[in-house]
Amino acid sequence: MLSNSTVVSLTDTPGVSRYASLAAALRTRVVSGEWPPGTALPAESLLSSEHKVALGTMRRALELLVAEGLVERLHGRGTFVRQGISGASMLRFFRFDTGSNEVPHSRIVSRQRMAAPAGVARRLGLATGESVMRLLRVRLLAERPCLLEEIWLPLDLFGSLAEGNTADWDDLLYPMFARRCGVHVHRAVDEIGFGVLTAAQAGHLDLAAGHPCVLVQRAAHDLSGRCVEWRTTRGDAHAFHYTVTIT
Amino acid sequence: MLSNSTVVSLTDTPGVSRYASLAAALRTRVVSGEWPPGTALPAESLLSSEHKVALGTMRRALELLVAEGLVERLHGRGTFVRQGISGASMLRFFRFDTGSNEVPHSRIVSRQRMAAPAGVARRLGLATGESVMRLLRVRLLAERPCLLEEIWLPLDLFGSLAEGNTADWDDLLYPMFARRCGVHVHRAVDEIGFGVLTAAQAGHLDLAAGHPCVLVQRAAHDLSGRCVEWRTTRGDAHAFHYTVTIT
DNA sequence: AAGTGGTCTAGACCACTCT
DNA sequence: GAGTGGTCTAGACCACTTG
Repeated sequence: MLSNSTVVSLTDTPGVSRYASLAAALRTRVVSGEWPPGTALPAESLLSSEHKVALGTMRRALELLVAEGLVERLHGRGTFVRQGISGASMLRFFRFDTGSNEVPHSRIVSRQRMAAPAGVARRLGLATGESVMRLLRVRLLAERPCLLEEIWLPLDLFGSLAEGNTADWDDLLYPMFARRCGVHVHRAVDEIGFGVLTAAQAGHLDLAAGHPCVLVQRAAHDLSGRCVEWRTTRGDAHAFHYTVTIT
Repeated sequence: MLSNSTVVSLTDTPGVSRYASLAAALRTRVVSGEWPPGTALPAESLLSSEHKVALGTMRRALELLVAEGLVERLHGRGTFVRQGISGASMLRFFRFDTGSNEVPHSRIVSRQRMAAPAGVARRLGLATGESVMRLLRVRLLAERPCLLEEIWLPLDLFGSLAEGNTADWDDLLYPMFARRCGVHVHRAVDEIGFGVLTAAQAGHLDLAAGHPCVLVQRAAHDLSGRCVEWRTTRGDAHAFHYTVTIT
């Protein structure tokens, strides 16, 4: 019998399954932009032959990327890098009695360019003093204000939004970020807490100063994991509701 | 060539994959109690030969049950029906500044046997007027009350808890439910909202009447999907916090 | 009809756990 | 060492989408 009757790839890592290594390799190529969001990866049969693994092993790797939310597979069509989060997701924390599931209208109250305060810089992974854009935004359902948002964006990514009329902006920011700035929001972490409105905040929401509110602090990240947005959303605490299932 | 070179099981259902059918069959047997919580299922090799399918197909079926949280697989040990939820899960909605992650102490304030009010009967899937047990319970961290709970239990399942000293009860109810009543809480749906404490409620929590609170309304279900507990938990809104990640 | 992902098979071998 | 689940292979065939 030959000394190498079973040939093992030279790059096999002990303790790590082959499909996990393959997934990591593909993940790197996706994040690097080799296949931009919305485009298709090569067919699994191609990928498996290129990497000299069985088809089932490559499928295993792709399933990992699907579970991560990095790609999605469509029967008969292909494997696609996922587009960013669509939006309107803030509303899943609130129930405003306004009938349907319409997307709330957006009104940009103010737009400022400034040096990043320490807290904001830390959240966005910038050095203190780097340029950021601060947006104040009210969201309305049936003409009534329901949410107040303070949004911080790093200017190096969103410079193109610093000019022009904010009245022309879309109601949903994330699709606009993708279209106008090439920034795809892929993951967001929402931290929910409770607070009380200041007089200024309350004024934007047609509520009284000191009114109880729910705070949602969001860090939004792109494919590479960079934090591309830091946002604080406030809404009437009485409108708050959220459902969690545990097993 | 013979007319039936490829033999297909007579019970194959069109439009449903074989592994999905197998999973459904196994799910039924688990829910029926054939393999009680904590016990092991037959080995995958046994199951696959018994059902006359390839091992990989049976593994696919078992993976579905794992994803549902019905069973868990331990490398080298076997496939086990999951025990119920352990408990202390209410605390993931609150952050009380009391250092560590200790389990809060439990104090049963009152225990009543009564006919189910309409709302409770509906949630528990009972007819109005069936017997239930109502518990009022305070949970304490470092001797300080932090959560107030109103708990409704169907008496047909929990009759054994109607007698005896509640001071002897465990701090965690669900393991006690399993041990003393054979009821395993397998899934719970928590609905979070905002409210204000009544004077009576506030008294139990060392807070003032009218203090803002977070309400968690929980429906807890056993393996078969029956609702075995309806609970409303109240805690200081200022201690509320929760994190959600979306992709 | 060609190309994609989805299902299924029948093996081999590896890694872990328990006695 | 025996028994369990985990990985991997090399195929076959099916179901879906698009030109």
